Amino acid sequence: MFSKACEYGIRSATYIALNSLEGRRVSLKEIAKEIDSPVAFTAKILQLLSKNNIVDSVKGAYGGFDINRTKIDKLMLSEIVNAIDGDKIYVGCGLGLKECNADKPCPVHEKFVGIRNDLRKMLENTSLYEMATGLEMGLTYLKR
Amino acid sequence: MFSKACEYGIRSATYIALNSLEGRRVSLKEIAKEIDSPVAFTAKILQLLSKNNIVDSVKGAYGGFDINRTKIDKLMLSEIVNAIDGDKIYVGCGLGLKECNADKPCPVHEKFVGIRNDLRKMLENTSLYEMATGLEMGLTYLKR
DNA sequence: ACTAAATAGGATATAATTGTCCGATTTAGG
DNA sequence: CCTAAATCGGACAATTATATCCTATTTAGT
Repeated sequence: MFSKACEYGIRSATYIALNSLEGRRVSLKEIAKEIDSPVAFTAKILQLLSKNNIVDSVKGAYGGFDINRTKIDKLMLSEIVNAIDGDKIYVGCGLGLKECNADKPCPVHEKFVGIRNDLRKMLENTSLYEMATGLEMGLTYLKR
Repeated sequence: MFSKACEYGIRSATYIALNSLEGRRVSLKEIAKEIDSPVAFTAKILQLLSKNNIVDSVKGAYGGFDINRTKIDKLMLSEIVNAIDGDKIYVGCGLGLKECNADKPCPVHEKFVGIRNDLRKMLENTSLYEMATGLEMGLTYLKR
């Protein structure tokens, strides 16, 4: 569904959000350990999220990553996915046709529209706050 | 969503089904041309579909690919997807966690279950016959 | 000023996917 | 029997995704 990069990105952002809610800034090392991802690759993804103003990064000693508290409620999964994988999940034909649309639909066009819309809505309506609080309450998990 | 291989596979099978319904066997060359895919790569995919008893292949002059007429109704997209991409679309966690399940769900587990189920049902309920007749009636398209 | 800890970013390595090429084999027809 | 047309299958090539490594820069604390 998503690329590995995107999976790590969502997991990273969720972990950062959880800790930002508790006032803690977290380091790359800690993030990678806690979400069980390759450190250097995760670094690249965090750079990307930082450039897209999804997370804030602080260099130097006691540096790390955090997310502005007021932002956590507003940040939706769709923005993270978009920053990393672009819009290819929602857009484009299920069978890979370049010019597939309602006028000249591929044989599964209509059926895909529904599923893709559900996915899009889900990502657009799920906030990092919701992700993080699920973790906080021990209802959900990020590892393994 | 699907791999390129899988996209070509579905388009190939659909084109073969359409022609089998009309009693014509079609060659690799024709298939690749009509579904707009790389010839040699498509050959590999057709080999795979043949080994999985999804299409029948006939070697030699006047050879090519076809699908048993009685099979066209029963062959579902899910079988093609499964032969090429396996079950990774339905199975496995949206965030890439190995041990994500209802007991220890990731933060989007429940939301993904619904979407994945819809996708699975759609693939399990869409027959090649349905794909092909949409083409036949000019309602849907396979090219571009 | 120095040091340690941290991110930034470029270069490189590895793996998976996508794609090509070519010789072997099969088969219908002349 | 020969030829042309076709699939089969193995080897290879190119591209993209994933992952690593190293150096530069920044920053807090001493």
